[in-house]
Amino acid sequence: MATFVGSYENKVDAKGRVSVPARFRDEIRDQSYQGIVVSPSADPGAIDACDYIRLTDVSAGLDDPDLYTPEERLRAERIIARSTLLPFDENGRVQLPQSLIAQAGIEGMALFTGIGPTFQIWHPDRRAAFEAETFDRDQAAGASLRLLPKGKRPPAS
Amino acid sequence: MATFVGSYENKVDAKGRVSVPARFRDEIRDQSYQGIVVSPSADPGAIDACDYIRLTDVSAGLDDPDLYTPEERLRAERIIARSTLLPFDENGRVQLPQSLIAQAGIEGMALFTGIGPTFQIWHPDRRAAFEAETFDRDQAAGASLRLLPKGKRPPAS
DNA sequence: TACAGTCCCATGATATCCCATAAATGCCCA
DNA sequence: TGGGCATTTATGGGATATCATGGGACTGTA
Repeated sequence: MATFVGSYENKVDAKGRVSVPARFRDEIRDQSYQGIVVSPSADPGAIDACDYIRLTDVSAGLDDPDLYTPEERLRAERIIARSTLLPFDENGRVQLPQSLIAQAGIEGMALFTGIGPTFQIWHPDRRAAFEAETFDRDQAAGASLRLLPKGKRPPAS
Repeated sequence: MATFVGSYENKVDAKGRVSVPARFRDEIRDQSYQGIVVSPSADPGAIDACDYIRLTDVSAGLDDPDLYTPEERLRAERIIARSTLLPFDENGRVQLPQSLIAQAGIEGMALFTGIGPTFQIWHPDRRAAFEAETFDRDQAAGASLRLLPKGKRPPAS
């Protein structure tokens, strides 16, 4: 599975084009669809994004009655309905839809933020505000690279 | 799992490159991604670092609703967002991002400090200050290699 | 005709690759 | 046990490739 790591700030040009960070494109290099999928985010000032495989995985899951609860199913369907496929051009750029740019308040610069299996595209200032707000709290909570999920933590004995 | 032990001081050159200690590279030799992951540390004057496998473990856990509490999940996402992948060059060096160098106040020399499953990269002077500060406390507490975790201690009999 | 979306090529900055060297380490054999 | 040889490391610097970005030309559509 693709893993998107780190933050990269790129310019949005007059035509609405942005370079997808090379590190992110590397994660998608071997896939059949050379591009990304974007959809509106719950975070104000952001766009949600992922690779095409993730979208087809969600889609395929809808055909199995057991994989989603009814509520999850509706949510998945809405996400698919609002998603847009953005193919890479020859230089690894995509063209962001005006509606999403407007919704996220993005202009001039776009901050790609990897969050593991997916990533987001932020208005840099809004992301900075978000980071400033949470950084100290994370530190106080001892958040670090030591934070493994339950299944990966070493056994108690 | 990789285990990083000991401290090594290496030079940071004009291009921002540093050799990762050979002992640390040995721990990563068999992994698919030949490089390390760095992120800002809670310790002022330091950078947190680990191998790529650890990051993918954190990342993959995000897709399972049961492995993290909601707060842990958000924290894990932010850690991934702040992390950077640094591939080894042919000589086992990495290029430290300017932002992290500035944040940790590193210049000239970098001290790699193994702390078990992860390691840190310190400004040597700041590490020395940190050591001096904590040494007396450790002595008072009788800290030594005798300190086994609870699960590994011999039964009370 | 206007407009938006593609495709193509150009360019400067940056990161990566490659080779060279000196020091440190480990190894072998007497 | 110790000396000497061979590897591995850490480091420096130049050459090369990649990346992000800009802009022109072409195409189909309203």
